[in-house]
Amino acid sequence: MAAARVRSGGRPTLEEVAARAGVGRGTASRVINGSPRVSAQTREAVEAAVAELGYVPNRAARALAGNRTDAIALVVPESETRFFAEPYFSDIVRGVGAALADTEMQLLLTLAGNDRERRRLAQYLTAHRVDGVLLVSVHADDPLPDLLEQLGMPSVISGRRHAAETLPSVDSDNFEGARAAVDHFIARGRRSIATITGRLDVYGAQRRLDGYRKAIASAGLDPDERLIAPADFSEESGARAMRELLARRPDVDAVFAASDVMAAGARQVLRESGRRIPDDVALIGFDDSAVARHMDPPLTSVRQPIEEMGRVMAAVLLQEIAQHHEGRTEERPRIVLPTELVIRESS
Amino acid sequence: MAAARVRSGGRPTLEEVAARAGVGRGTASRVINGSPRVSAQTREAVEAAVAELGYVPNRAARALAGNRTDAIALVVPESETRFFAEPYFSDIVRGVGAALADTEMQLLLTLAGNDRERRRLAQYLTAHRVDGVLLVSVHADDPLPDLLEQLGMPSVISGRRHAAETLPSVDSDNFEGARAAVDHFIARGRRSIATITGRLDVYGAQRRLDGYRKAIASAGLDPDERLIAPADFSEESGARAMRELLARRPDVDAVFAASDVMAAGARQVLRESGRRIPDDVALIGFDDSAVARHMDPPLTSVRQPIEEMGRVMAAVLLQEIAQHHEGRTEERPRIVLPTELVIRESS
DNA sequence: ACACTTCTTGGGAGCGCTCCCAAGACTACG
DNA sequence: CGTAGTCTTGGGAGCGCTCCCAAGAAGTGT
Repeated sequence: MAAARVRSGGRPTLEEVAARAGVGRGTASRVINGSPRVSAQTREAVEAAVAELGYVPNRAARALAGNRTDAIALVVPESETRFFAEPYFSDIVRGVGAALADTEMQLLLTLAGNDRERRRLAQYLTAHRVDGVLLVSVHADDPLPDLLEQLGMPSVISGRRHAAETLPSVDSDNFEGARAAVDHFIARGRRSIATITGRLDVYGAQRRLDGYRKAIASAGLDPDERLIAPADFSEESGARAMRELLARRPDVDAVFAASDVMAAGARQVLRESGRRIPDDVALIGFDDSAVARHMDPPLTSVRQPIEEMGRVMAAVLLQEIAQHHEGRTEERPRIVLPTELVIRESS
Repeated sequence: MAAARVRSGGRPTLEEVAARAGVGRGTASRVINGSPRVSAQTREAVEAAVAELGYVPNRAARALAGNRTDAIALVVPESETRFFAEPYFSDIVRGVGAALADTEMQLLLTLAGNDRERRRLAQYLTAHRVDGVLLVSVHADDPLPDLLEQLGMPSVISGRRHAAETLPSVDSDNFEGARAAVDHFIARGRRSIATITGRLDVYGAQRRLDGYRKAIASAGLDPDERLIAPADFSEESGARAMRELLARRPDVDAVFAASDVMAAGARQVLRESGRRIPDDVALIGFDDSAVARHMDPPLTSVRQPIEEMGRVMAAVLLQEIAQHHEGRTEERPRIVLPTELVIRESS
């Protein structure tokens, strides 16, 4: 009979469940939404009906009536190929997925290209499309975060745009990660320690440079600016930076690159210059990506807990959404997760 | 005034747009949905009103009234870490995203764990949640594809479950890819050509083995079964397989691994055994992943057009959905995209 | 036994849109 | 100039659910 109904066209509605359980629509709704104001007996009857009919609430109707969507968006800048190249993306998604697993919340994936597109996106996201937004890999002058904030859309950002980030954020400890890398060099007796930075308009890259400087200063080493070579996260830029470094300070005996990919570029140049790793020059990267594990020699690297970042971002967002519904506005969580130096043979 | 309305709580509704344009709700709807049965003049008026009010249709209402969702789901087995390790996932997503970019279609990401969960998932997906489903990395005995098929949910599968796949599918040419790799060995004078296979319950892995066999046979080489070592796509299994190969046929002078990661494992073992690559043993992988590019020496590998697979999958799905709405059922597209041998220094 | 609370419960109203019917405006043709 | 289309157009009905009010049931205190 239940089968007959399913077959006969539509899926069962709340009304049908209620009829089957011999209660009113309102009561059935209460049971399904876990309201406490229902007698145990009634609850059982409704639950039985739900099971028999294989009832699943219609999301659209819920969204329309309840003015919410039970969906959040993960906004990813598709332009950032660098972002996709790393397992970063998959790990974030896995973390977010895990946090959402036993929720009714759906995950919407949005690839936003240029800034114009992102501006339009804000419109769409707020047009009752999602309850909240996860922003990933945002650059300093991205218009989207501010737009979302103005529009009152609960959002969480991975990393930060700058030191005074206003949105709730989840970041890894870039500063301490970099510092740990350089401290490791120092502990092993390296003295001419260089760094290859990422794009410094990315806050995380700046923090890595800060960590490098701090470690150098703390150790009382000579903070030579010629040991700092700017790059842009790409392999090629890493190679170029390494060449500059070698030209300016041929005595360099350690290099901290702000990404594994740049470290790979540097390694190439070091090898071409006849230097051995780690004997002549020690090398450390950042990200602990597949590239690090498979490099020759395997690359020491600073690991970020990406999957956990995803999980925490989702958790924070769910909380923001709940507060938003209740009209409250608490403090903006600004979470920093620890990094870890994974020591391999390059250092 | 428009601003006042927006500020005053809700976003503008169709009704408001209609009022502003001085037309009826039905007419406004027609304009917004691009119906041709509207006079040019009216169309303009409505479009102006839409622009002025910044109107964006309410998805939930649309879905409820129109009995569709304008959303598709990308179902990913989260268990398959192997899947996530590769850039595979990101590339598929990028391709799907590109195909959906100028559509109203939303992309839902669903991480489905075990089979029980996937069974439940079928329920949810069909409960008016999405218009179609993209299945990625499906193993032979996954219950989900059949469930979706029974429930009449438009679906597209990446790869195939077996030769007689019934769902619309988009696959890369594993057979020809493998064959090209082995032909390349043969052209360079290799004679004792081994292969390390993936899990043979994965159709693609089987096809790669078939391609290997075919190439060996076509060249009139001796098809020695001892040159075939089964593995499971993991690096460790690749290393193990390589050891077996070396033990059985120490004269092996070429190895085709069915994945880059397994090739990495094999490389390790070859190096430990004192063999040089490619001088003593040539090596080819599959996937053309970051691992291949950064291996030492850089690994020759068979490239699959992953991003394009994503794009094509989405396109096929959109078509299936359209047919579904019109009640038609055409042929099930079964698309195979070409692979490409990317020659580097390992062969 | 009576007046009050407190629990449960049913069901109307309404969320914003699409579908579709019927009516009005026009055009064409005999 | 009338009649039969053909275009446009307005707006009722209804999608399935949540919210909320009012009413009935049950329990409390005196």
